[in-house]
Formats: sequence, structure tokens, C-alpha cells
Amino acid sequence: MVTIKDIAKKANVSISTVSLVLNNKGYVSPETSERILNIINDLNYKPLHSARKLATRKTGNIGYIIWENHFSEVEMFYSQIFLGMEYAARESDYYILLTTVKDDFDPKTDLPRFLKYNDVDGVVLAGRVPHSLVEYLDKQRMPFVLVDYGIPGKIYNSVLIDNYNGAFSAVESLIQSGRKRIAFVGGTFSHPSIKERFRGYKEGLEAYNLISDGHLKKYTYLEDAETSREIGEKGVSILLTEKLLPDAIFCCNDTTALGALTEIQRKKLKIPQDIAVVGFDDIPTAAFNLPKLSTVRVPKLLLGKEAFKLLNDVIDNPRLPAQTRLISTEFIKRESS
Amino acid sequence: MVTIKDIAKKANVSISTVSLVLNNKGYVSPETSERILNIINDLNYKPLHSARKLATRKTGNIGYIIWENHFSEVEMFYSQIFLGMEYAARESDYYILLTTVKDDFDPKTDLPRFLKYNDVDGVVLAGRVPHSLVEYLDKQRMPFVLVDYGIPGKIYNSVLIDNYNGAFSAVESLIQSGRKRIAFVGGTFSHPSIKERFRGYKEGLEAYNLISDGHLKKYTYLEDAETSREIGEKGVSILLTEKLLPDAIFCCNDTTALGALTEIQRKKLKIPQDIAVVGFDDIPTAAFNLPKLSTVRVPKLLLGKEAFKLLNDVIDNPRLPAQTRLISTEFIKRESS
DNA sequence: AAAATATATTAAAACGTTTCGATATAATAT
DNA sequence: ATATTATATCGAAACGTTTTAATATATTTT
Repeated sequence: MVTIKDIAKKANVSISTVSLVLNNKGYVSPETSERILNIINDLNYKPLHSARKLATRKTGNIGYIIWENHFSEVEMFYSQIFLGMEYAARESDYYILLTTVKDDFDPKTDLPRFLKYNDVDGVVLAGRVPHSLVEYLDKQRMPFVLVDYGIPGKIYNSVLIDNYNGAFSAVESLIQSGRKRIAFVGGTFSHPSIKERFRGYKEGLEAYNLISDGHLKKYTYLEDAETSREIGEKGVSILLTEKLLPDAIFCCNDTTALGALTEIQRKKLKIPQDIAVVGFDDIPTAAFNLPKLSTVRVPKLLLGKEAFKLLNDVIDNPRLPAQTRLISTEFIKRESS
Repeated sequence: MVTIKDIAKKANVSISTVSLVLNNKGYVSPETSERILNIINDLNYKPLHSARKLATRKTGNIGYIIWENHFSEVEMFYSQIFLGMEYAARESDYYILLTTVKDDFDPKTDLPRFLKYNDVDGVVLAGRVPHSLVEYLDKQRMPFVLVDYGIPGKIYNSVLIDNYNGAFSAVESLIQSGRKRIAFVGGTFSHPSIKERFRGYKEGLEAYNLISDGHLKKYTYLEDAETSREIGEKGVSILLTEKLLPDAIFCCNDTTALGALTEIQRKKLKIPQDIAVVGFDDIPTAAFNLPKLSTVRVPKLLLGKEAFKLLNDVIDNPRLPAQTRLISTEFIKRESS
């Protein structure tokens, strides 16, 4: 194994000098520098991670934590965010450690290994995540950033989707294609994204004066549970009991929308002729479904990349006031609207 | 930060002794041991990973490499395998580093960071993976195991699905429900799994004498490409030009089967009345589709777990002859058959 | 009773880096 | 000419572990 010593010897310099060029710090003459660099290259020398990390007292890792169900589910949403982070990490010298936490997470007993053993310099939390975990990190002063999630009443570093405008534009598109009775189907408002999407939906309707008295009561199905196909199916089956059927449904996300599509088809209604459906997220399945789902595209890779960048900033400067970075969306019109 | 020194001082022993109890090695009296353990607990001491790794000359990481498309696709197949590994890793002190490689991978330029910088003790490769990468690892004597993939003519450590029997049982189930003209739709045979599934299909038919002259010519659609929905759609549209339509289609995997379902529905045929469809893998979408897809379940978490275990064995004993561990499947009957 | 072995503990070296002064020379300012 | 600052290099300490070999005592075998 070739070490910094070998390089130093061959270049007739001290290991300090080699280290300096390795990290380009301090002063070292261009000639020496080049000579050393060449030797490093010739001998294919790579600094040993663990030695380096021991000396710098950094771990070189960052953690990525998601709720277990999000990784067992159909959608690749959170895997894509991870991938975006991994891409960004390739330009750095961080490795990303992915792990999941369970529903009934308790910091006392269920702490991810890399937290328990202090093996990360920071953490990205994606999607809905146990509040106790967030509080734990905060208390430990472990740098972290939230992606696509927030905790009411608290301000943390986070990368968020511009849910409001995304929803607004989806509703706007529906209206522009002539829809009048636009319904909403959604899951729990404890997820701020869903709350915001609802707000975008509501204010979209208001902006076009399409929201009569009782509209929301009739045309809104909200269930206080994690979003799922089932919610979409159930929502539609209830919405379809109205005397005056909705002519469009805006779902809080694609998963829900997929469920809605299934139920509408089961009821032998035509999409989009009878009812248009629009989702949110643009998960890969959306484009493969029959009919293909119109949706609001969330740039997942970008979300991951920005989270990584923000976390880096926070690690470098832990006392910076918490900031939020908003990622904008794009409406994708397909067959379902 | 509390170090082994602090523990030693407080326990009135040398750091060697503390290290010994930490790794329970050598001789240390029960009393001393307990005393040290208590102090460790009291001070919440955790050995520093990098220091430990530096001393032991291990990295404590293992790599997980998949083909980029597999992580951008609809299916969670490879994420689930990863999750199985991660679960297993929790009982060990390995961290898993996930990364992807591209289609046109070249070891000279595209080596994953953790390989380039020697930051892993071993690697798991899942699914179809560049042969040049496998050869590179082999040449470098880097311990590795292949999951659900093999390279013709080479024998490597691997964890494989029992594709043959899985396919056989799927076909058998179709036959038992009265199907006579069972077709096959599949992708490239360069993936050994698909080849094996075809063999199971063929021998299943043979076992029941359902394979007349020209059957395979008429009722087999093979395309030399990565499996996809498109292959399923195209396969069906060609199969349906036969005068005597097939009454069942066994697809080489769920993705293909999902495409097949779409196309059959597009052609206004009834599933399973007119044509039954069976897939392979049991990806989450299979259970959510309309109709729900019958399939051969592959225990993905188990696949990951076994890969992790095998890799550990290989790391501990690198000169063991290459071995293959076979994971068996289970037929899941749903609505499509 | 002596020799051999098992038990218990430790000092010191080693693992491969980074970084802090120290030292020396060259360039620039006074 | 002298003081100051910039450039260049290095020795040595430090980072927190594991491991080897040494030492000492207790137990077992001959």
C-alpha cells in the first residue's frame, strides 16, 4: 500500500509538503507541487480515508433518513431524492448513508446506527419524519435539513417544493380546459405539503370565481391519513355520490390520483371526457399508467441536490439562521386531463 | 468528546484493557470488565470509527452498485434488495454505500468513488451490471457478490433467484386452471434470469405435453433488449395476430406483464377470461394494478440479506471457491389469472 | 517442588493523515 | 541598510484506536 510517506520520499520532501499540495493549502512552489502531483499520479496514491478523517475529526459521511414505508412503497419519490444527493455528493468527498426509521420511532432505542455512533457530519431527512427524531437532532446540534417536510411552528433548514404555485397552476390548467366543478382529494394536513397544495387549489378556484357556497363541502375529500391509492379510490367513490358530479379532480399527489383513476374506471366513467384527473409529484408510474396521468412535476433530483448543498452550508456554518429553499414545479399535461 | 483514554483513567486500567473488553478479546477478569462496561455506559462512550478503522486497516463499508436505469425506473426491485442489505447490516458494523453506474461504463474513467479511493471492503452488484466492472473487481481481488445476475461462462459468488422453478410453478398454475396455449413474452437472454425463466416455462409446458410443433415459434415473443413495459405491449400486439389466440401469457417479469395487461385491455380483451397474464418478481405495483397481477414472488429483502451475508463470508475468507446461493420463490395468484 | 500453562494487565508501537510552530530564504517597504 | 512581509519547507505532535510483546500472578500438570 502506498502512503504519503512513499510520495514524500520519492519527491525528496517532507510529508507535510505532500499534505499541503494534497489539500492545496499554504505555500508550496509550483515546481515542487507539480513534481509531487506527478509522483502521486504515477504511484496511484490515494489518501486513506480513515487516517484523514481521524486527523480532521470529520466523519466524511452524511446520513439520509426516510420513513420506512416510503421505501417499501410503490413510488420512487424518495429514492430519486437520494439519487440527486448522491450525484451531488460525487463532486464532494462525502458519502451518503441511507437508512429508514419506523413509524413508532423512539430516539432512546431506535436511533439509526450512524447517529448512535456519531458517524455522520450531518443529516438529510426526507418527507414525513418522526418529530422526536428532528428534536433529537436539534438538541444534539447535529446539522440537518428537511426535504419536503416541515414541522408546524418550527423553523428548520429545509428544501421545500413550491406546492402552492404548483397546485395553483394545475387548477388553472383544468379551468382553462373548461372544467367548472373541480374537486380535491387529499390525505392528512399534518403534512405541510398537502396543506399547501390544498391552499393552492382553493385560491386557484377563488381567482377564477369558481368557488360557490358549499363547494368545498361537496367537492373535497380529505382523510386524515398517509396518502395512498386507497384514499384516492375512497375519495372518488364518495365524490361520485353527489348529484352534480365533479368534472375534474385534483389529487394531492400521484399515488392518490392513481387510486382515483382506478375507481373512476371501475365506475365506467371516461377519463378525461367525464372527469379529468390531475396529480402531483410526477412519479415514474404516472407516465406509464393508462391513461397517462397529468401531473405537477417535482424535480426530485434537484430536490436532493439542493438538500445536499444546503446541508453542506449548514455544516460549514452551523450558526447560520435557518433557511428555506423553494423548488419550483412544472405542470405536465398528459392524457388524464 | 470522550475517548478510550477517559474510560481507562476512570477505571484505573490501561487503554489496552479497555480496548480488549471493547472487542472482547484476550483475557480480562469479569470484575474489571464489568466495571469498564459500566463506565463506558455512564459516559456514553462510542469508539471513533475512523480511529478504529485506521488501526484495523478496514474501511467498515461495503458498496452496493446497480445500473443507473434500475434506480430511475418505476420499480422498487433494487431498492428493496438494498433495504434487505441495510437491515442485515444493522446487526454488523458495516455501512452500505449505494451508487449507480451508467450504461457506457468504463472502469478507466467511471469508477465509483468508493472503489477509486478504496473505501469499501467489498461490493454487492445487483442485477445486470457492466461486465467490465465485474472483471475489474475480480482483477483487483476486491471481494464481491452478484445478486440476480451472472455472467455466462464465469463463476462468481452470487445470490440467485430460483428462476427455473418459479417459472415452472407459474406455468403449472396456469395449466391447472385450464389454459392450453400459453405464450411467453420476454427480454434479452443475456440476462440469465430471463433465460432461466424461459427454460422453466418451456419445461413446464413439456411436462404437461402442451407444447406442439411450432408452439414456441407462434407463442413466443422475445426481444433482445432490457425488459420494459414496451416489450410487453409490443409482445402482446404481435401475439394477438395469431389466428388461434393464446389463452395465457407468461411474462418474464412484472414490468413486462404490466405492459402486456395494458395492451390486452387496449384490444378490449378480458383479463383473465380471454387471456390470463402472469408476471415474475412481485414488484409493489403488481398488487395495485387493475386487474391485480398474478406473479411469482421474489423475496427481495431476503435476497439483499443473503447477499450481505455471503459477502461477509467472502470478505472473511477471500480464497473460498465461488459459491451460489439459490433463493426460492412463491407463486401469488391474484386477479390476472 | 518445579515446570508448564492459563489468566490478567500493560507499555509502547503502529496505523496514515493534518496541522502547528519553527526555520530559512526571497521580496518588498521603510 | 534594516525591518517587514511573503514564500517555501519541514519536524514533531496530535488524532483515537488496535495489537504485539512483555510482565506478573495464579492455576494446573508433571
